[in-house]
Amino acid sequence: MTDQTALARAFTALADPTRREIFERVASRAQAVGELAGDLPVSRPAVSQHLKVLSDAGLVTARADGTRRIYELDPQGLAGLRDYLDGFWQRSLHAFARAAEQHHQSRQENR
Amino acid sequence: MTDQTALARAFTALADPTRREIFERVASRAQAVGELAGDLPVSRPAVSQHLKVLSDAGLVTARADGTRRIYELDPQGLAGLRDYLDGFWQRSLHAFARAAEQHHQSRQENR
DNA sequence: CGCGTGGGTAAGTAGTAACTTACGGTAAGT
DNA sequence: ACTTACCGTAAGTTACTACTTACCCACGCG
Repeated sequence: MTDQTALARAFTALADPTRREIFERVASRAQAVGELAGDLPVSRPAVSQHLKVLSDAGLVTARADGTRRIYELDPQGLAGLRDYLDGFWQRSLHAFARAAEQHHQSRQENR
Repeated sequence: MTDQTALARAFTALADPTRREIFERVASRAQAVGELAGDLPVSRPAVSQHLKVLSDAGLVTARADGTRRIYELDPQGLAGLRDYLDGFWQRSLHAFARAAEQHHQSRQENR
């Protein structure tokens, strides 16, 4: 899983500062669009567009509540990113251990 | 504690497909600039610019070898991203456990 | 010393992304 | 049914980014 396009979408989504701010607010508490827009220095349509990007990236999900749409964190996209980074993390540990070993100076850091 | 600007740089760096490709190649094996450019459909200066972005993000480091510059993976930026995502991961686990606990009796108070 | 190899930087350009205002559409209240 | 609240989409503008070519600097070898 975690195909390349999904990863690209997730990284691209979190690259934008405003979008990352929206993501963090949604993660801390499920919120409606207008609620988010009220606390942010951008217009409501802008927030709506950002939420679409986050949704396409699998980082948030939406549920309807009357005329409002409540957005909340989606663990799926998060797991993809985590797994992806973990792969490199392993490699870096190996490379680092190898380099450290060569200097007779063992330094291990884990989790 | 991985400040905000460092995170932004890391996400921005990995958002671009070409740059992520370069990052992955460097992660798999330490390589020189020309070596990377030879296997990629972009010019050498482009690779150089991408490496600068990755370097500023703390994702790769460079060491000199004669006239060549060997780039390799830097665990530092990787750790920052991992820690950041882990924070949300915890939250998502809690939320998910809470949601699963009460099957579909979920009705949250809003506004 | 020249000369070739290897790379970072400058400047310019095309494409894209983030924002705005304007509009349309659905659900609840009177 | 009319109105109000809430939201997504369309269209247009502006800013940024990824790429190119051209240029310049450092190192190593004959």
